[in-house]
Amino acid sequence: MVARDYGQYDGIARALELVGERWALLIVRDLLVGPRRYGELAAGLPRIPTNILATRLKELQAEGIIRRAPRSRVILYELTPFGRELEPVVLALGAWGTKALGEPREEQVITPDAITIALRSAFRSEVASSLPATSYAARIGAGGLLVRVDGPALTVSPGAGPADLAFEARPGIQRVLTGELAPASAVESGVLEVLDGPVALLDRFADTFRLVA
Amino acid sequence: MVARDYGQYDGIARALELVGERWALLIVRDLLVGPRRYGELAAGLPRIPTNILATRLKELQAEGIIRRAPRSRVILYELTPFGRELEPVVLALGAWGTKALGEPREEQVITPDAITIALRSAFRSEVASSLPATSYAARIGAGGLLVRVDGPALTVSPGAGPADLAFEARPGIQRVLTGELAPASAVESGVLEVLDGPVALLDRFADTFRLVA
DNA sequence: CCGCATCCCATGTGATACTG
DNA sequence: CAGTATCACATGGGATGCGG
Repeated sequence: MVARDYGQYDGIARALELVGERWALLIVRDLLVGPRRYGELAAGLPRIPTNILATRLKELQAEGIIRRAPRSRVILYELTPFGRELEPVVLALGAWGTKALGEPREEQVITPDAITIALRSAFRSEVASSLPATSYAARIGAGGLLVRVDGPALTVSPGAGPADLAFEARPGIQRVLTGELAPASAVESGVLEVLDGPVALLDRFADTFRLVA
Repeated sequence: MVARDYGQYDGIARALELVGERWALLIVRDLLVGPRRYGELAAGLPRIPTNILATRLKELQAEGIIRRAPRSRVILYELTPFGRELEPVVLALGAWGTKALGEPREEQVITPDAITIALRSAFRSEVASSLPATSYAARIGAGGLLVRVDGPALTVSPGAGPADLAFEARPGIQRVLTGELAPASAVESGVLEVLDGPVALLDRFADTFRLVA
């Protein structure tokens, strides 16, 4: 039951002992969006074997990173305050990994929780602060997300709804986030398609959400 | 040879495919300090099996994170620009893990590279900017480090030398970095011992190096 | 020596089936 | 729905070998 340790007295080694095992940080990623049930976690991590999910949940719990929160009949898993402090780590990892994403392969899924965190990672609150409040309805793959930016605050929720700008994002969208691809070019190449609202708001979106070095 | 993938089109998943395997980020940590030889890496990671080190080095190379740099007879490994962009990730991990460090166990080693990165992680350049340039000679375990703070710049080098303040740090020192333990209390409890120079500089040190949430 | 490669065994992981 | 049980397999750990 002892985590396999690295034999070093060091913060990074300790962190890797706690959350360095396979799937652990992806579970944390999804829980950063909000409390989740066992089945919801399994659904957001399609390729995780159920025994591994069960094992990780127990380990993370024993380490004080997550906790079981029984809420009237259903069991929710949620991050502890200590676990929530992993947010900068997860965001930094995502910002770095996004640069190496490339094109999506056929079997790869895109989950709402993953996108939510990606947007949180790319969100530039200083930029948003100086812009008027804006809402975006984004369709990505099968799912829809409602993104609300109000001053320095960001809210992302699954589902549809009225918004200042509705658009569909297709593979290659990450190059808009990295600044590699300008919105205009993205529209031209079919990566972005405006469904409703002024096209100019795409620039605001790309300005608000950009991964910076 | 394909990295075991998570089946997700997501930056975090991609990052974990690239550097999520055991030992990978510790290798990156040491290379963040500077180019290192195979043997130096092995020495800084005492418990890594040599075949794993060799395997990781090849994988990281194939992924464009590190590169072999033959320098007149000796082979050095160094980070590529892409690999160097992992610094925020490593620092964030270290800051988080340091809070869960606890007391060092007998078999745990403390390496100069690990301390160097820990100091870099805790360094508050905005605080340092408003303080006079200061040098510290720290003895930790067997090794000695020379820490120079000059405005917003930080330099850490192994070895000894003249400094404004010389001190010895013992187990529990991480609690000074997390702000859990004030320098005065640390001296009282034997965690810190001033060897040479004005004790007051310890406060400056603790002010300059502090992990913040 | 340094920079690995090989071998063997312990452990972790993945797929599937199954149960309260 | 929320896990456990089982088993085949891949990976990691430790010791050792070996060529330049």
